[in-house]
Amino acid sequence: MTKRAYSRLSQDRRRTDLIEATLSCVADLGLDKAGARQIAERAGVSAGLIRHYFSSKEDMVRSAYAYLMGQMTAAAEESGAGEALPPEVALAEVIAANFASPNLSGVKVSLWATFVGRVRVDPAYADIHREGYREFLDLLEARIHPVLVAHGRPADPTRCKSLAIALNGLIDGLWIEGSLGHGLYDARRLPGLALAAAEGILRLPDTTLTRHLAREDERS
Amino acid sequence: MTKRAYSRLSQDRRRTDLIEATLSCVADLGLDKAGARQIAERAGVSAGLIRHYFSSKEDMVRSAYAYLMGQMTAAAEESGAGEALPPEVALAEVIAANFASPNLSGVKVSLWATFVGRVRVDPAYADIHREGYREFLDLLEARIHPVLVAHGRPADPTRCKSLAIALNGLIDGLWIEGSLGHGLYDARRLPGLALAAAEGILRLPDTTLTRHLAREDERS
DNA sequence: TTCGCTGTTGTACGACTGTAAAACAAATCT
DNA sequence: AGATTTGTTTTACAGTCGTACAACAGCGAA
Repeated sequence: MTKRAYSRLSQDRRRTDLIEATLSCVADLGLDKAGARQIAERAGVSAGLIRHYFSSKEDMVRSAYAYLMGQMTAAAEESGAGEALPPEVALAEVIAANFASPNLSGVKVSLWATFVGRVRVDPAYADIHREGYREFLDLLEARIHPVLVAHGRPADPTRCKSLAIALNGLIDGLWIEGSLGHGLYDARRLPGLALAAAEGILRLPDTTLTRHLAREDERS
Repeated sequence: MTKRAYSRLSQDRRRTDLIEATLSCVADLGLDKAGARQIAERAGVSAGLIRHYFSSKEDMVRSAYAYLMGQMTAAAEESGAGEALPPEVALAEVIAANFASPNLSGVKVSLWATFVGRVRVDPAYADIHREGYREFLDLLEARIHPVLVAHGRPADPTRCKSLAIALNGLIDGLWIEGSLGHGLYDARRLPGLALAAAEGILRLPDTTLTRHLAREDERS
């Protein structure tokens, strides 16, 4: 039988094509039905090629998880990090970024949850998860500290860490339910809701963070 | 070939045996590797029996998800609902219950995440998830309201609903990371951390909720 | 142009999957 | 006790899975 025509792509391009096809398949079909043939087809490639770029299908899925987490933490770190903004604005932007595109996404939550479901079982997944969590915690802590000092509130490292953990919990939980889109409330309320709750957690005066909401809307 | 000896159990017992074996398998192996034969073996039963109790394996897995969510919301509703407690204590107990046994459990989070990963794809999972979420939201709202009025804070339904959403987010997020046990901090700090954050979110004076922590420790 | 390298395809294989249905055993009824 | 019902096991089947491997095709070097 004559073989199909094809073109050779750069190694990096093929790898990310395969990884993105993997994520797409896992999100749509679940980890179980995301078969090698299905993924290959979505990447416009034949199934055998997978083993030329990854030592196994499991290896590819793990790489896809790491790729996803890298994307998300990178997106979070960019939020409001460009210009030299007032500390309240920088913090508000990081928080609000989780409740707007592209982070507020049913696909992303589905992927995140699917992978988290394997953290307890597979040490490789646990490592990736822990790393992503730690990075976001550090980012939050770094943004919380200057806000606390600017408002004359206690800002020792222990307290900052605790507040970062609490804030991360709030963001994670709201992000999950908001992204799933169950229709119990309007997801557009989430940024304001999250910022108001964050003000309370940090014991800041009302509207310290929420008054920067308009800026968020403008740039969409 | 002569068949294996067996004993007949009540229908309900067999059903829950199969469901719990399903949950156990899904938690340990993931949705993909939790095969019918594996589940049947763990339930002390042969594989063919599954189709005598469920119309398909998918049906059994869905039932297992509903069973899990029912267990968890029931456990949450029982927390501090027995005697007539002061409203602050009742609220604190519901919150703290998520950060102690049996709810703070790596197995439970693994299962929860695995199923949530399918919510976007499978409408049946979405229904189960929405129902569980709505119930917990209602429970939180019911416990928040009397606390707010007792402290003379605005307690209209709209505000209570918003606060319940935020509080639920906080609890969910902290519960997930805490249960996964990544070793980044001591999970025993979580009850106090969550209660302090809840005080802030609800704009209550400090120690309104946290001073009831000792009671939690005593009864374990 | 021809050679050699390797990215890529197609196919074959064994293991495993969920399901159907027949054979049988335990409990219930008469 | 014998007959009947039905919960349970066993076996069989078609399909899919991940993987291995040989054959081929595209591309740069000689």
